[in-house]
Amino acid sequence: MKISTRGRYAVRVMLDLALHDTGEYIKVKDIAKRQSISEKYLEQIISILNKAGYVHSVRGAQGGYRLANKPETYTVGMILRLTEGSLSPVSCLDNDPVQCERYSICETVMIWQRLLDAINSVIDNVTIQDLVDKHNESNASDDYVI
Amino acid sequence: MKISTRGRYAVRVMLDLALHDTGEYIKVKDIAKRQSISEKYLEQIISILNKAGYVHSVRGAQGGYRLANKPETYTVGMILRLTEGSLSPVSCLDNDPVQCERYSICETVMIWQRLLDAINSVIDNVTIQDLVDKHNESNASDDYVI
DNA sequence: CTATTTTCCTATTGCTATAGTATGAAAAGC
DNA sequence: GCTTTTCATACTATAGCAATAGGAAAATAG
Repeated sequence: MKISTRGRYAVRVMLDLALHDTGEYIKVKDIAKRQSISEKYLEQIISILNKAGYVHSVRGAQGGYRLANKPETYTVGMILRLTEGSLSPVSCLDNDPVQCERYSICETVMIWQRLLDAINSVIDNVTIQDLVDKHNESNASDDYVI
Repeated sequence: MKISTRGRYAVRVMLDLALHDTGEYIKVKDIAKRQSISEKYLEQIISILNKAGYVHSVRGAQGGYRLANKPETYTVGMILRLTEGSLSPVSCLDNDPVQCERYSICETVMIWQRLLDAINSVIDNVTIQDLVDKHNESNASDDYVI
């Protein structure tokens, strides 16, 4: 039941882009350095975000990435579902409607359904902007560091 | 973020034992047949439950397993944590207290902490007896089938 | 026009966990 | 002593994760 690095890194990338949004495009190299993540691996992850239109890219020198939309429009749930796939704890819930013919008599499916609902209600109610705010709270003094 | 078959099967085994509790010991072979699970694989799973004292075993002919305690004393959370290990979505929360020195400034850990709390609050509030009740509701007519 | 920077694309690799299968020993009952 | 059952352990196949690697394509700088 672990979230993979792909999903976690994707959230950190989006947060990093939000925190360093100066209007200019941000290079993978810079994000990788700040986040201590392999540059090449990060390329693959950000490419997923790019294909989904979550970030906007520019190639070539002085190129890079920036958020396609405002930080408050991205929930952690969106990002995790994009990069991790379904967050359902069992695959039988991945199809809508559920295909399994035992569904109506399955005693355990209600647990997994409740679990999925609980998971979604957490991650769909945290946006990248919330993380930015959290960052600014705990690191407010950073602004004054020379 | 999937729960493995080991954890899911363990829950089904406990439910199966609860549903077929006639006072006699129940063979792995019978559970395996009813649940459509490989006998040998089930042996390994039930062995975990046995070592933890969740079930009681008797060897030899006419041997088998039964629940060590009443169905209402087993939560799904107990069973999943036993068989799956920690259900924390990130490993940094597996240590108590958290070891990571970035903990206090980590913007994302609050998401994972909330997620873990949400997961726990679901699975710790469903007992095997709840699943028995659910079964009896949806299959009440079974009692009258010849 | 060329060199550099950066994204973009895809192949490969090492590792680990899962989901079993297989073999047989030990205990208990008939 | 034979059969039934749990108990213990070794093995295997597959898949996904977490990268690493190599280079093509696009854009800019000079």
